[in-house]
Amino acid sequence: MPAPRATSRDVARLAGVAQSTVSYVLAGKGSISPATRERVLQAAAELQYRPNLAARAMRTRRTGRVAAVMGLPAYDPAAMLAGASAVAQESGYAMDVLHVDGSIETRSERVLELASSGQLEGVLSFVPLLPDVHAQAPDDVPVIVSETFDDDMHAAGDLVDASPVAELVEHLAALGHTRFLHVAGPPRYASAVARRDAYLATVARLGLTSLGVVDGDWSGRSGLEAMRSLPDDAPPLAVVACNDLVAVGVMRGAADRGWAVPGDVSVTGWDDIAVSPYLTPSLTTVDTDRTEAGRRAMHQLVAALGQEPAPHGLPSLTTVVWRESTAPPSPRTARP
Amino acid sequence: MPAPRATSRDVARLAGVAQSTVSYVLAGKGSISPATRERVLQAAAELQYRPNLAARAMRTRRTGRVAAVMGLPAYDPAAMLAGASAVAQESGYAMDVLHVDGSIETRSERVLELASSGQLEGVLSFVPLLPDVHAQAPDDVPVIVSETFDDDMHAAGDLVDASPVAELVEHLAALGHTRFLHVAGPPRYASAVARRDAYLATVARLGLTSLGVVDGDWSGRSGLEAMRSLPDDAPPLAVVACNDLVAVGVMRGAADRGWAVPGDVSVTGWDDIAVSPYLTPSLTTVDTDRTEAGRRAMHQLVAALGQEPAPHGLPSLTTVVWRESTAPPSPRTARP
DNA sequence: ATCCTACCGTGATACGTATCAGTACCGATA
DNA sequence: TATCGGTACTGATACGTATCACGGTAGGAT
Repeated sequence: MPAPRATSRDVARLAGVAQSTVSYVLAGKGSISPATRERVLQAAAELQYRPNLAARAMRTRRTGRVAAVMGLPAYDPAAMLAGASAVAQESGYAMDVLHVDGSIETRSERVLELASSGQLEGVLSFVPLLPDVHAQAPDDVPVIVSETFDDDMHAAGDLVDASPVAELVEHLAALGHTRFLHVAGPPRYASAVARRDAYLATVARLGLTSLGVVDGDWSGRSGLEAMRSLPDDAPPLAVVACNDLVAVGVMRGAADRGWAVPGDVSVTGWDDIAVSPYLTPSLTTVDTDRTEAGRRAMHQLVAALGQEPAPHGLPSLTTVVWRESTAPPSPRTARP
Repeated sequence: MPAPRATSRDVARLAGVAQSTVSYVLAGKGSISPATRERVLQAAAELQYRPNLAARAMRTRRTGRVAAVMGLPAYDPAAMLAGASAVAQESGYAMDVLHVDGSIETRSERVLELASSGQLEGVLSFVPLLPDVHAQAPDDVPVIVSETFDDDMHAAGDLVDASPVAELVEHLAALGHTRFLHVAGPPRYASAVARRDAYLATVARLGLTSLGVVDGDWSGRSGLEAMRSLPDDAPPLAVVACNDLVAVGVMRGAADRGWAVPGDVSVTGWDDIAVSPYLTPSLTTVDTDRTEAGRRAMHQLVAALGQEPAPHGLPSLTTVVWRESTAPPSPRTARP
């Protein structure tokens, strides 16, 4: 028995009023006597009436819905979504999350479709998209891309702020480190590129020795293999890994070669994943406030929806957390 | 310049045909000559026409959209969503993910709203909901709850299959362990309850000694504190942690007390999180195929949408992965 | 020449809602 | 009494699409 959903007309019939009256009552607009209001509400409750949002959207051309687009693997996407969702709700929007994958072209096409579907008032993408989606999307449907590259292929946005890399390297240098290694992430991630650039810039600025930049893929294996590839006389060494997972691989790789962490090799990560404080040794890393990053991204979208200017010059969301995996190089492995 | 979106009527005008013809062309139905088809497609491209899905939904009463509901923190939700999303797409549905939080009542109410909104054809929830949402939701909008309790408060579903606990305990016993400890998760998670029950049942069945079940919250801290709470003569010991994060806390707690892992304390986790193979020692754990679990859950929903019976009796998705953190108890700590 | 078939295409309509314009009523004011 | 203003409600309409029920045309067969 496929019970048809009750419409506002059904409610009107039951309450003995016009359909338009039901609409006014439920919207809280117009002038309605308390008596009829009561009758209508009761009828609505009895029929379990729920407005058909598709019809409402068509009529008002306002859906009250925005989308957050996810896709590429990332650390703790749920936190970012929670932040974004909260802001959306504060601003009166329902947010739903769309999972897209495939190439950047596929993703962009899909997002474009969504933006033009009349179902969404705005789109917030946490995955990179082609630059021309902004132009192709309807003028009244803003598309915000959170982690992206700017015109000069520099990374832009809260999520790609790599300034803590400088702090890491400086502090390690102050501890006595002179020899460094970076294990990078895939270059299609703006954040990976930003960290790599910051590493190279800081090492050069301080006149330190870089044993190189190893290309990786965010995985523990890439950290492990980076250590395997080093010559036996690599230590003392400070390894700046692009994230915590890689850092764990680095620590394991060091252990396998008989190098003590942090005595022979100091290691830093990025993300402050849940296990990092409990590792042996606990991992020095960079805490990023993903929830706040999500909030900010959605604020941008909401600002665009309201034709307001986006906030600017907010403080960084990253904090370096110093733990046991970083220490002065042990004298025993000191080089001449 | 808020350019209004082009409608099918605009396309029709430009192509010199009726609106209905445009509709037929785009749907690939009806009989349309190649010439007009071409004209229409060209006009559509020129105007960058995209169908208004809200209007289409209202007309067809089919939205082609289903929702996946997330909320409580879980390990790697993205993998589950990817699996679910893939199945949805195969079946011709677009899936969007809704992030709900709050109490179970709040969540249920929100899901109910969504199910009745006319925007969705089905709902797949990965968070527990009140049992009566099924009854309250419209008859033609199935609501599937993936991780849940059955009528007897037993956990049900792929995601809560706790049978590997028996395998863990049996194998540890075969290694020579007789003293066990379980660090459990919060009882509002069906999966936590299932693992706890399986632990207690297996220990009892094999006549082993359980030092107890420590209540935890999935966190590294709860593992750490479980170890702190033990008497000095606890080892040799086998700790079955409810997940990898807790297991890492356990390993750190053991190290802090001078207990060797696995010599004095063997440890097992659950989830096979990305860092587990690279820890020192690497962690014995249970790999759960989250992607396949997501696929299966969505299959259930799709089956319900097509009035088909759900598949039944599928093989388990879990695999025990034996690594370095489990070994025979060291003779040095053997008890009389 | 007439009829039958396909083939191609059109006009009209309904989906469920929000809102504009209008009407009926009632009390108050001039 | 006539006029006004306000309240409480109704009827009609439009949003953009899909689809039903037709109609016109061409071409072949009879």
